[in-house]
Amino acid sequence: MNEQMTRPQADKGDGRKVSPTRLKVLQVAANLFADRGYSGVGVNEISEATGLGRGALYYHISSKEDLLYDITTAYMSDLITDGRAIADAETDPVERVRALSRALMMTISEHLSEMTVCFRELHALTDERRRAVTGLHSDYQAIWAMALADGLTKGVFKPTPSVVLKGLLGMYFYSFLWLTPRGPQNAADIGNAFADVVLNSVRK
Amino acid sequence: MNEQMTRPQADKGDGRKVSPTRLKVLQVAANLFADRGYSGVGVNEISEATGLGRGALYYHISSKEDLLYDITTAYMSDLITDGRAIADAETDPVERVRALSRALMMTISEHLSEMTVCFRELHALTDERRRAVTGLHSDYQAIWAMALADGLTKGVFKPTPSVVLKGLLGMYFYSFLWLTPRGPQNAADIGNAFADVVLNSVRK
DNA sequence: CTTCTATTGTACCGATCGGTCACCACGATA
DNA sequence: TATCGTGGTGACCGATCGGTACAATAGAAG
Repeated sequence: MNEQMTRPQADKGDGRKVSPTRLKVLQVAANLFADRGYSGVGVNEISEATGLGRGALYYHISSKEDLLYDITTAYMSDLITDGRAIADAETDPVERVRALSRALMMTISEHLSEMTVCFRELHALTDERRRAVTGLHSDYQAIWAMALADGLTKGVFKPTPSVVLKGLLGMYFYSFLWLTPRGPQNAADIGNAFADVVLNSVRK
Repeated sequence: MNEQMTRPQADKGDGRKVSPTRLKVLQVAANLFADRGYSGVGVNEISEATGLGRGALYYHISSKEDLLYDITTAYMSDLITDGRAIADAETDPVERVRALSRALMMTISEHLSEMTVCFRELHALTDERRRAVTGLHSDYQAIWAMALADGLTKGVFKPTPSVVLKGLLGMYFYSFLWLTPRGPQNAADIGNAFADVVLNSVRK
């Protein structure tokens, strides 16, 4: 679906063949974008923060928007992958919701800058790529929707309107604004607390 | 405390008279900022969209950031004013939460562009003004916190961790991303649905 | 008719925007 | 030695950035 167009010959065969320099650029750019917004950060700033000159920077990236796209998709894809693994592994609907909740909060907490960009800078992407990212968001929401539907068929949950699911996910997504990354343990606690909120609303 | 600047129209006991041209500029700018982000919109674009030349535009505003500040504070101040009125008028904790919920969703829905900017473009403000706006957010959260505390003392609610309240408010705030002003459900319906979510989590 | 104030258009400022360019340093291989 | 691929430099491009200067316009008052 989402082809990672890195550089000419970079990572076609092996999946983890992204140059460490590019990785560093992605991290630095994510921090800057999270701080001042995509349009508020110039390539000059990224150049200085990474210690690379303009030319060297553009050797590792193809465009500034390319950078944004990679940042917004990286951990959202992970979220989907992990979410599907949880859905496959956990059969109890209640425990599945709890696991999804913890995983979501921990990912947001551990990659706060990237998730901030992912949730807040969608508008800066051009049409095609924005549609790709919103597609990822839909895919992730579908994982939760299926978890709730499973609980419904098993008689544990009551029907949940999609607007309520959107709201509940917004509860997680909006946390980038007030969350302070203190560690995964803290994030897990919040995940558990939010899971209670969800379960209180979807349980029979 | 935070009401020194101009607010759209003088229907709320605001003595200041705002020129209709400035009002138009604020509306147009809010739409543009919501669409492409504060830093992504140039004053040239605002100039063209309003039909005013650069000089004429700067006769009505003092700076681009001034515009952003007014947009972010206008309806957040209204939210606080209305919220306090609701808190004073409604003594039943459950009904107070429902009223707050409906009012919040209706304000977000009716002024979607402005609220989008308010929730998403905070980082573009300079320190002093950003602190002022985050202060407004805190003030608004305090209104909800007092509503929950009131329900607690009346024996209707159980204690609610502040992190849960932040999450529940995020459920509302994040809705700017998927809300459609003329969507299948009206804002009051969504407000009621969200109120149920809140009440399911705070009720004894 | 002046004279004033309120509003507007246009040319312009220095700075910065995203992106490209020719050129270069260096290790590996032949 | 010569060649090549990888990674890097820094000047440079046209366009646009937020903001200013200033003359021109209009309408009401005198």
